[in-house]
Amino acid sequence: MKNRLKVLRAERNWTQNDLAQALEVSRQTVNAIETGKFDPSLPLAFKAARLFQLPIEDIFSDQED
Amino acid sequence: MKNRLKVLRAERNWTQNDLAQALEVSRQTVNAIETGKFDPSLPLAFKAARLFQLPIEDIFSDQED
DNA sequence: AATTTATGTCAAGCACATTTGACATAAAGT
DNA sequence: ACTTTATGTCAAATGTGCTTGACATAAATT
Repeated sequence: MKNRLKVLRAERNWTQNDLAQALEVSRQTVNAIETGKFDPSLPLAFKAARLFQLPIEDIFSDQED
Repeated sequence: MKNRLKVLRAERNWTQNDLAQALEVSRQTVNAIETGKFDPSLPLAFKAARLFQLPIEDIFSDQED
């Protein structure tokens, strides 16, 4: 599962910690998702989609990286 | 998390078992998701989206039912 | 040069997604 | 009436999402 979180953060000049707080998860969770350690749950993906006002498919993509 | 799996199945006259095989998960998993026992993983949501050729948001919605 | 900030990573633990195998029930088919 | 099919549900096991706390390192700040 690839994702554009790092880019979306960079566009907003947000740290992993900023994003973690916005998503109400831990910094380690954001880091683990960004670095491909695991996939977010569907509810967390929805939360990110709402936050960035993008479809889930525009943030996450189903292919390996 | 609400979802339209039951309707999408019905439109195609598919059983839970049919859907489970198409998604490569167990029948119990499909049943549990349909009956709201738990949310699918993000990869499984992507698989359903691909199967039905719909955006994830058109199959699952982030509100409780 | 010393301190703070951002990122990456590890380990232990809890919660939840998914499995298999089983059983119950209602509806449909024979 | 009997059998099969579809659905719902349970229990135990396994894997993964997510937590906190901790430590390391590199970059930025002072």
